[in-house]
Amino acid sequence: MAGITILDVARAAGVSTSTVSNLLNGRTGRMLPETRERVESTIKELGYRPNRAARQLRTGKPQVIGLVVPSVGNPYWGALARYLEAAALTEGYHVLLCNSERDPARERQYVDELVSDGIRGIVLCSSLPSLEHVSGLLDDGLRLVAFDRTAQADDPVGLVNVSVDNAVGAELMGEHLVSLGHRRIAFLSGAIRSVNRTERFEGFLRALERAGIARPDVVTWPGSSGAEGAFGDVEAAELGRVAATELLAGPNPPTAIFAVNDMTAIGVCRAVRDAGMEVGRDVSVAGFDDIVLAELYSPRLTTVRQPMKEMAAAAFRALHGPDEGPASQGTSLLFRPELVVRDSTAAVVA
Amino acid sequence: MAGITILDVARAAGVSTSTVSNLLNGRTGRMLPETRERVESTIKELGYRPNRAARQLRTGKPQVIGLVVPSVGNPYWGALARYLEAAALTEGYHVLLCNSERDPARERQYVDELVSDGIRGIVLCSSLPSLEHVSGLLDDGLRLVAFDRTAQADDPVGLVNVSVDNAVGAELMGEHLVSLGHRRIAFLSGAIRSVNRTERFEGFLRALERAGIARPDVVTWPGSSGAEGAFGDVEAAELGRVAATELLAGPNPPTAIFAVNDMTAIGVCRAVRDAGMEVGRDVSVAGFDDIVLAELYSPRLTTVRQPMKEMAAAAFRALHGPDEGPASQGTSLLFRPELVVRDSTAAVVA
DNA sequence: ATGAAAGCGCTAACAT
DNA sequence: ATGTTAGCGCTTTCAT
Repeated sequence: MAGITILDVARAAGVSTSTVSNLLNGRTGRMLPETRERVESTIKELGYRPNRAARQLRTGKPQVIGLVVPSVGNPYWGALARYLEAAALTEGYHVLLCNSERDPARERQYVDELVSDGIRGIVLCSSLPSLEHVSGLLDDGLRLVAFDRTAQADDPVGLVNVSVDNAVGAELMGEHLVSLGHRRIAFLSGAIRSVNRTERFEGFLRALERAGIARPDVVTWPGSSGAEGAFGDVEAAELGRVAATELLAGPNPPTAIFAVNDMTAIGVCRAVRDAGMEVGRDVSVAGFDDIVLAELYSPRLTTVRQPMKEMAAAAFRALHGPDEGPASQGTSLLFRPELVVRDSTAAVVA
Repeated sequence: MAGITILDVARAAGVSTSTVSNLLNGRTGRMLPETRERVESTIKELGYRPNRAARQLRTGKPQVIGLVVPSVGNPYWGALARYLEAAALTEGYHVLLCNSERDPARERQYVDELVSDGIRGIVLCSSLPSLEHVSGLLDDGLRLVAFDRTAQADDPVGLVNVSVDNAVGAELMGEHLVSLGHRRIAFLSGAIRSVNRTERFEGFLRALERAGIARPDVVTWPGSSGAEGAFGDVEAAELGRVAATELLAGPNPPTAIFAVNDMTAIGVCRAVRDAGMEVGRDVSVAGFDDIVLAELYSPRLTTVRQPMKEMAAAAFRALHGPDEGPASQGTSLLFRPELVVRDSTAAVVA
């Protein structure tokens, strides 16, 4: 099974460990084709597999990347984890999973820990607006990718941001809603604090402005209560429900509601039904993200898809690829969102 | 930052590396309290953290466990991953994430790879009925936990199975449905091949028999088509939809449908609506698992909850705890399921 | 109670 | 083209 070392291989093939090591590390030019073949077949025969710990100890670089997410229990992060792992696998890398549970202290501790374990590449899905606390590590040679976040002015140098183009995505949805004849459209979100949400809101406004819809007709719900604290899956839906209920009971209710993400949209759907109306027919509801649930929900949710697989692959490449010098500093990688029209939005009825 | 070694600590504290190492490994009895304190404060001061690679190289035991799941994109496995990681963290262990994508070859390869990386504990969520292919590894000292699976006759010795008590869970649901006045209840599942499904089906039958309901009244849908191949989230729902449509259009349709899991139940709900009926009022629908979605769906799904957090903690304990000798051989750890009544089931109308 | 020293398996100079 | 060898940071006998 295990227990076969590079020395065993070297002996069996009648060469030195260096030769085996050279072969293992792609320095094949340094040996006779004949030698190479012999060693290769010996490796296969013996079922030899290099010991990662030893390799890491020697090189300082483990074949592992770290992934820090709020919680893989959330399907959005689960999808990222899945695709990132798949991408890493193609290069023989493994993924160490860390759930921050949206606890900043825990998030920081995880990063520190990963670094001191020698890990040189981390995908961080931070709930913190500023990433200053990791800038020191970046100077130290750590490769850091911030996922689902776009670059900020005070970002540490060397940070790569991977995200969908939130503004464009929201704009697409705005256009869709407008083209359906909607004029009173609410943008529903918790407090628009995070970068993502701001971008989505602005993209949405852009679409409305282009359509000549006066800004006052746009309703936002800034989240009056402090109910946003925990911010888990269920909480996001609950927020959507409460806010939409309020909105719908108001004096001049919207004909369409664009929620900042799918979970919130699901809460909105419930509120619509609770108010005795039907989603799609009476009120259109749209989300953002296209989590698995969006397709499964009833009605199937119109939303904006993030190309998760491609984004995850890009995140891995940013960690693993060659250092691209200044170009890779403070960069954002924005991905093209896709409008997915399903059953929760429909033409406005006159 | 990093780069601080045990030697740095030893020098700074004026002791030898052995003493530091002894302290690190809990052999505190071997030194003067005074020495101990000095070393401890030095460690803190320097921000020293032992290098895992070196430790592993020396001991052969990494502080890492492996988790092999079909896909963390699936919220059920996502939840397991989350809780397992939390449990591991309490003992300073990390979790290496592997997505088998339900590919047996890939599953096997992952396990082999983890083992040859020196990992000694793996939680395996296999899609394979038999675990023979890993029995060799078990003899070799690997600790293996099979999750969501109960013991089989041909199980390799040393395997620990962690699972909810499927039979009891299904029995609870059966009782619930019967108590609501339902007499024609369908058990809806794909082909009942896996152990889990068999158990759920049998538990369900038990409840019906106790209530004196003739077995012929139970309808099962064995999955006539080969549509079950991929078996992803969406596919499970689709299966529920297709099967329920067929069932509802039949000569003597059931008043309640118990789906083998929540995803399938969601598909059933759609079929009910498509047939112009209302879930809960016209037809009761129940699921199994209590994934996040169950609570969020509309109507909120009545289901059987698996105590994921506890199950994950137990799985970790089985990997990490002391070897309990013969008692830990071929054992199953069955957890108590909990009936969660929500809105998708209601009393039958006469 | 503490220290000295021998490796764990591997890589990468540096020889030859 | 291939071999020799010095560690990477740590744990653990075995001395003292």
